[in-house]
Amino acid sequence: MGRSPCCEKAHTNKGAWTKEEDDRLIAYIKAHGEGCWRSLPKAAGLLRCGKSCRLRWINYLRPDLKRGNFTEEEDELIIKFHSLLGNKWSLIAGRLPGRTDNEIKNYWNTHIRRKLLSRGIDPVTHRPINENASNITISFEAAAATRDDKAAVFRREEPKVTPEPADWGQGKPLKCPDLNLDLCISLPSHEEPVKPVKREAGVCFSCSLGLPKSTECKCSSFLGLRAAMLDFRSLEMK
DNA sequence: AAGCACGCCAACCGCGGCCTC
DNA sequence: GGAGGCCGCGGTTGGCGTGCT
Repeated sequence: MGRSPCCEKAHTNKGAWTKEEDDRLIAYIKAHGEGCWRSLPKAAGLLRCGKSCRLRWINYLRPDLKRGNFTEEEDELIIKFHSLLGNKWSLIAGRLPGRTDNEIKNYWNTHIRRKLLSRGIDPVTHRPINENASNITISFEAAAATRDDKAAVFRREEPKVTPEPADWGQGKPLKCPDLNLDLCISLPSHEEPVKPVKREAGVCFSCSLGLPKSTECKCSSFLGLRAAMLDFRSLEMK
């Protein structure tokens, strides 16, 4: 048996949203909160499918959205997080307050991809184009320090020992307190498939990396650290 | 001024994962 | 345990705006 359609397509509007539809959606969510997207359109008097409502709210109507151009800092953050996480736009968006996954995805495809290509960097692998290294350390220090589009520094190095999480922030200064990550990408240390972190776990990226809590951090504790650490166990931090 | 090409971005689509029964 | 429902994610599409010829 196939999946039932998410909505009755014959009776739903598609395409651009009108001002009236936006107003209805905003008013409904203000009154009742987010959630129950499937039933929301009917309850709000909208001829839209729930997914469409959710997308419209998350990507456009949410009051905490930051509209406008991306800053250089945001550019570099996106590049860093993409090198860590790949096309996990929602995770990347979670680290950029006021930005949505869709916005970042679009921005990546239209701007940053080209920017990296002009630097001679493969936007998929974050390695220099035409280089087939097997174990390359990616340093963003140069890229972050120089805003004049100089290429990020890539170099071959011997594998490094990952510091024990228990050592992080205990006496030793953190190597990456401001997420100025200096990353070494290598093969996972075992063959088990890496399970993604459950979003419901509610552990932010800073906490998952064992970093000091950021101001926007809403994590209630560090209890999720262990599980989240496992998620990034294939990524070693120097 | 008109036609075309290209870039941008909002929105759609299909799939996978989680949850409930 | 598995079937069905819902939510969220990532890839893709299509319309609009802008610049170029």
